[in-house]
Amino acid sequence: MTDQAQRKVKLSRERIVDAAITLADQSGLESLTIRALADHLGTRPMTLYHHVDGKESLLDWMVDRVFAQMELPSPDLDWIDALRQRCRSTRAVLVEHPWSVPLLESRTSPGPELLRHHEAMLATLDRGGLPLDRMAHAYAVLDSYVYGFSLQEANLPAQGGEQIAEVAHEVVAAFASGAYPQLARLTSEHVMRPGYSFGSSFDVGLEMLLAGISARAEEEGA
Amino acid sequence: MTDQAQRKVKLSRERIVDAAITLADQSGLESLTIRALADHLGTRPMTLYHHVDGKESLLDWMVDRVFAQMELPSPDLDWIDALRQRCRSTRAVLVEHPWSVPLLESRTSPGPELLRHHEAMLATLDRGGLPLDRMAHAYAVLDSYVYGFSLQEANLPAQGGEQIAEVAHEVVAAFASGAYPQLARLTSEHVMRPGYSFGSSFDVGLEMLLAGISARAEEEGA
DNA sequence: GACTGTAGACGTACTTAGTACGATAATCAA
DNA sequence: TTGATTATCGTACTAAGTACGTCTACAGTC
Repeated sequence: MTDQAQRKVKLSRERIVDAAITLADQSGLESLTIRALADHLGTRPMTLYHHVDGKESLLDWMVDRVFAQMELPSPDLDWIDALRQRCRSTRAVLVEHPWSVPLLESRTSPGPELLRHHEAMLATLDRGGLPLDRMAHAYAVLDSYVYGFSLQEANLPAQGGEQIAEVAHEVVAAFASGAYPQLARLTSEHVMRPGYSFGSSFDVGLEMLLAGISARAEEEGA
Repeated sequence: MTDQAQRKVKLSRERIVDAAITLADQSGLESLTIRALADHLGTRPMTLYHHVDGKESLLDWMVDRVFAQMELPSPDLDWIDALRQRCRSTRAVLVEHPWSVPLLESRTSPGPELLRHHEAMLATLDRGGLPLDRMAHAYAVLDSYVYGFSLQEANLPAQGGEQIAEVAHEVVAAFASGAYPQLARLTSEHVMRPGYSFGSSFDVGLEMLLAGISARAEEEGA
């Protein structure tokens, strides 16, 4: 017992999924291989197959773990505020795990955490008094926006301001031809400016959607 | 010349990209392999490498071809109408090529068609009188929504009404436990109804965003 | 304390997929 | 014709997922 406890902490599905997420965060999904994962855990590839069904299943678990990190809409807030808070939290989590966004929707089997989120979101929309059809619309619309924004944000050339300026510089040079005047203008006069942040657009769109959703709820109530 | 024209139509990058898109549309990205593509074209794998740099580059070309299929915002329409038309067209094209959505943003090198789209969109927003920062917001917000919606729509279990009802049925049964009352209600009383279509939510959200964008433009003009 | 069953760990090897390399065939210019 | 350029393709290497069977360590029984 002592011997084994010293060397390795005992493998488990949870530990494997955690390690996989760490690896994906660090070096991207494409470098998450079963062999690399085994190395990282100090074990051999085939050992992992005793805890996880296969790589596809591992990806499912990883996605579910990401959902677990998002805040559920709080029942204590006004329903619109609760929606805003959960959407912001969702985006924040997705951007921290950029690899997860394309996976979110392509996984066929919904995990328990995903179901909890759906349920909580629907309950919040219900609190706002939305009938079923508007509930469905509102949820589809909000999630589309949050996923889409995160998808774009997660794939920006670089997070650090330096590299982004570098890339932008190339783009500007390439556009000096004059074929893309608007792009050139936007890049040089806006994107390359010190304070620029793509993420700042998130709230803008979110408020538009929330305004639309609450306006429709009031119509209903009237 | 006659001999060769009979047997095979002469390989070209264009033909290869077209075939790749056809294959991906039919059986999904994961079954698009270099070997399968070569078979489909009646040639050998390595032949393709004389027209395409490698698989990654092939994916880039495929994405650019998808962009080429989308309508640009028409300069003849009112700017808001032009935005609406181009967003609808974008969604329609993306849903026809479900494999493309996760790729759109992950491709690092923007193709010529993508640049044309960006340029045309920015020009349209400029027509609306938006200053640079609002232009950037508006574009980011619209594209996020369109991509996100398409991402969700492209990954629905099935397009045909039959299979969707089948899946929904399982879900309802699984939720009979009572752990997910809202989900159960939404599924059984709304999603499973005959006329239901996820896609119908698209215009709802799009109008919210367009309303928000044009309202902000008017503020500016005032 | 020896015996045995079970679960976890792992070595080996098969399969699929991308693609480097070099040889061969086809096209075209001079 | 001839040389050069271009296209085609056969072979083989590498990376990655994973099936199969073995081995080890510990649990519980006699």
